Amino acid sequence: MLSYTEENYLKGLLKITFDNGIEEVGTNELAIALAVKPATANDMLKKLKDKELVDYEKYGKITLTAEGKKNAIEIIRKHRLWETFLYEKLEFSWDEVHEVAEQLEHIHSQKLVDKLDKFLDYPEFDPHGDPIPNKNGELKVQFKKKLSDVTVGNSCKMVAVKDNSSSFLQYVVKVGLGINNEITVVSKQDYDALTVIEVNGVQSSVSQKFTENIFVVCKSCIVGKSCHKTKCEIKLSQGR
Amino acid sequence: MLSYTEENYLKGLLKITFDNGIEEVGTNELAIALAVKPATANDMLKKLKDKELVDYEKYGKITLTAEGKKNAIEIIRKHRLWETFLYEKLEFSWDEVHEVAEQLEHIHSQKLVDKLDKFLDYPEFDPHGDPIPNKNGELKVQFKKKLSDVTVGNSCKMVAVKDNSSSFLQYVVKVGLGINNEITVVSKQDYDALTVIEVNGVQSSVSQKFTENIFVVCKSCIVGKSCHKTKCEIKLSQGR
DNA sequence: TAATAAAGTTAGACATCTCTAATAAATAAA
DNA sequence: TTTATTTATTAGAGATGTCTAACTTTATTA
Repeated sequence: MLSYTEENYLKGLLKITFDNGIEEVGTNELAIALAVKPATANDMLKKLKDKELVDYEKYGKITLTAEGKKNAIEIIRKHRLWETFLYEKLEFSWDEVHEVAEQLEHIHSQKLVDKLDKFLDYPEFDPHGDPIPNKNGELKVQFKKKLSDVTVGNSCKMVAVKDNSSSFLQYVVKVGLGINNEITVVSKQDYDALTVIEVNGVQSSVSQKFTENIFVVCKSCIVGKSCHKTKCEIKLSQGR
Repeated sequence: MLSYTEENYLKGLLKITFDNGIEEVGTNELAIALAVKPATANDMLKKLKDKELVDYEKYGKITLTAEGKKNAIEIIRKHRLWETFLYEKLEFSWDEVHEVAEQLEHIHSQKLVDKLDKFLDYPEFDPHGDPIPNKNGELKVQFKKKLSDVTVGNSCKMVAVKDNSSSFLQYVVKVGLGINNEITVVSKQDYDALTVIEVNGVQSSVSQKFTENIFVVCKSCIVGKSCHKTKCEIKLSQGR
């Protein structure tokens, strides 16, 4: 049985590989993601290596073993199912679900996860647009790109967010945005990438930091073709 | 913020006072309830005293302070709400809910508790017949006595169980019993209190250990009068 | 009331997870 | 390629919650 902390390390590792698109993770990178010191992460790494949950050599990069990845996916599955439950059944708002799901994801009961999944009618995406792994660990992969990669004059549909902090999500709501909303990029400053977007007829100015945390798709992306400036990415979305 | 372990000690203390009908608890008694050694309980007691959650002097008895009791009731509230959720919404069976609720009761989120309470339509009793404290910590007190105190020839209604172990609850189901079922005491051996009960026309022999773990009421008890051998107890039911 | 039993406490130890401070290796830059 | 910077590791320590073994106090009973 994995401890609360071990589970968080495995989840953190998988999140980073989702974000980076590559399997290899560094110690500092992991420490930052978990808000601990590198020394602490290093200690835990030794422990996870002993348990054969990660592959790792001194001064080398970290990768999850098959067993470690299986565990990490299960935690992400639980997290996203709970987020969906809180949002759909308990009427939590979009920006409140993450924090509570961080706790609920560590409840140990296979039966609970399966029953919850059934109760929610086997959802494929959570309230933030991220795919929910099914019982076998498989998830729907979605073509997507960052809003910051959409060129001026083009429109797209928001499908997910990268940042799940309450402050960011509240900002997103304030701009009138939500999952499945259409966004048009009206203009963009060359100097600082300050962007004017239009949502439901309302225009707002948003920073580059903002546009880099919104994931979107364009029609052409859905069939796998390139759209606008860069092709929509095919990698898995980040965990959370 | 209380730790997982601190919460369990407070809950354990309140459970014992519910069971015994008196506020004072001993170190050994508490240790047994929490499945730790007396030395361990003793260490924790010092900590809880420092935090002013219990009143306690060396070699003396332990009592919860108002603050300690408030916390303990909140944990029991969460436990029983989660049991109700698992039973009513996720279709867990009677004997499966306790173990998972032991974990869920430690999730910290006032909003979650309140929303869950609303989602379940403010239930007053959990699947085992125990009262669920409301948001203000108040709970419905129910007159009740042990099945072992019902004399031969009398009938009563099952309202709760004292033991929540899976093995006991499965046994209860096997005998055809459940909350609100009517039970008739057909006969009882003087020597070992082996009792024959009738439920829905089916007779079963059950031991004294069994009859001491079933709580019942008789009509006369509901209006506060004595029934059969002993008066139904007015104390709060045990936590779990 | 003196001996015995039960209940409660203390000291010392261990596992887990964390930290700071110092050190070592790998990478980037001049 | 030598220096500087970033990244990673080790050593030592603290907090939490647990244990065993030895001891003390309180309660029981003969």
